[in-house]
Amino acid sequence: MNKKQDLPWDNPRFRNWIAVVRAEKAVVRALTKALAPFDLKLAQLDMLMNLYRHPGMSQHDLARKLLVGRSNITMLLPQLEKQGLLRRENDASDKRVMRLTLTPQGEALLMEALAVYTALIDKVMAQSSPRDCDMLGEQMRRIETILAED
Amino acid sequence: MNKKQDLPWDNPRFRNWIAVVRAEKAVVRALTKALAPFDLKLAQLDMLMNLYRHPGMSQHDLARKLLVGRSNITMLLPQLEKQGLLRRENDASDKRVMRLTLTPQGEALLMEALAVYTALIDKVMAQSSPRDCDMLGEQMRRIETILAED
DNA sequence: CATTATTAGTTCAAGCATGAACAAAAAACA
DNA sequence: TGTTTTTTGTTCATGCTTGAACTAATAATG
Repeated sequence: MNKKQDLPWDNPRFRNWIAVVRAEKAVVRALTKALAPFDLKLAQLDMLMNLYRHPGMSQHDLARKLLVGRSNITMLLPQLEKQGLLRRENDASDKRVMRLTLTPQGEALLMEALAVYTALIDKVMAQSSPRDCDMLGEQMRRIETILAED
Repeated sequence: MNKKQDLPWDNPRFRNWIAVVRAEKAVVRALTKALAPFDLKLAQLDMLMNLYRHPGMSQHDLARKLLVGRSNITMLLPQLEKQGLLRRENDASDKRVMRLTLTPQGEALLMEALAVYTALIDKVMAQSSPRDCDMLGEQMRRIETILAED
C-alpha cells in the first residue's frame, strides 16, 4: 500500500495534469455554448477547420487528423452535407475514397465561427505571457509525440 | 472577411491551445487503454478518487467536483455499487441526500488503478522540468478560474 | 493472371453524457 | 402555520463516440 506521500495529489506532475484536464473541459463547455448560435458542434467546427486547410481530404485522413474513428466521420458528415457546408465527391482514380471540400457557405460559416472561437481562446490564454504560452504548446506537442509512438 | 494573418493557425494562442486539446485527448485514450484491465472507465476512476479524498460526499457535490451533470452521477453509480466498490447511504438528517463512501475493495482497486494512472502521467510529464510543469499547472488553473466566473 | 491481403467507407449496437421534466424533501417566508 | 422556493436525486429522450462486422475496391504476392 502506498504511503501518504505517494498519493497522486502530492505528486506535482499529477496535480498539474489534472489541472490540464479540468481547464480543457471548462473551455470545451464554454466553447460549445459560444458556438450554439451557429448551430455548430465543436466536433463539426473541427472538421470544417481541417477541410479548409486541406481541401480534398479523404474521410480516413480527416479521422486521423481529428483523432477519432472512421465511423465517427461517417455519422457526422451527412449533417454538414445537408446544411450545404461541404461536398463529398468520389475520387476519380480510387473509387473507395471520398474527397471532401468546403462549399462557399461552409467557408463563410467557418470564418464566423472561428472569430468566436479565437476570441474565447484569446481571452483564456491572455493571462499567460507569449513566452509561457509557447512553452505550454511545446510541452503539449511533446506529450502528443510521446504517445504517438504506440 | 479575415486576412490570412488573422487565421487562427497563425495565432500562437490558438495554435498552442489546440496542442492542449490534442495532448489531452491522446492521454485520455492512453489512460483508458491502460485502465481496461481493471475494468474501470476513466470517469469511474475519477469518482473513486474524489470519494477517497472526501468520504461521505453527496451526489450533488460529486457532480460539481467532476464538472458533470447530476444525472450523469445517477447513471454511473449503480455500476460501481454493484461491483461493491462504494456504498450509498441515506443521510440521517436530510432524506434527500445520499452519502457516498468507498468500500475497502473500492479503496484497494483505487490504489491499484492509481499506480497505473500516475505511472502514465509521470511518463508523459517527465519531459518537462519541475518548474515548467508547475507553470503549466498554474496557467491551467488560471484558465479554469477565468471560466468559473460564468 | 489469380489469389490473398489491405484499405476506405458504412452499418449497427452499445455505452456515456447531457438537459429537461419530474418527485420528494427541506428551507424561506408570510 | 401554511405556502412558495430551492435543492437533491431520478427518469427519459437525444446525440456523440466507439469498435466490431461488413462490403467494395485496390494492392501485393504467387
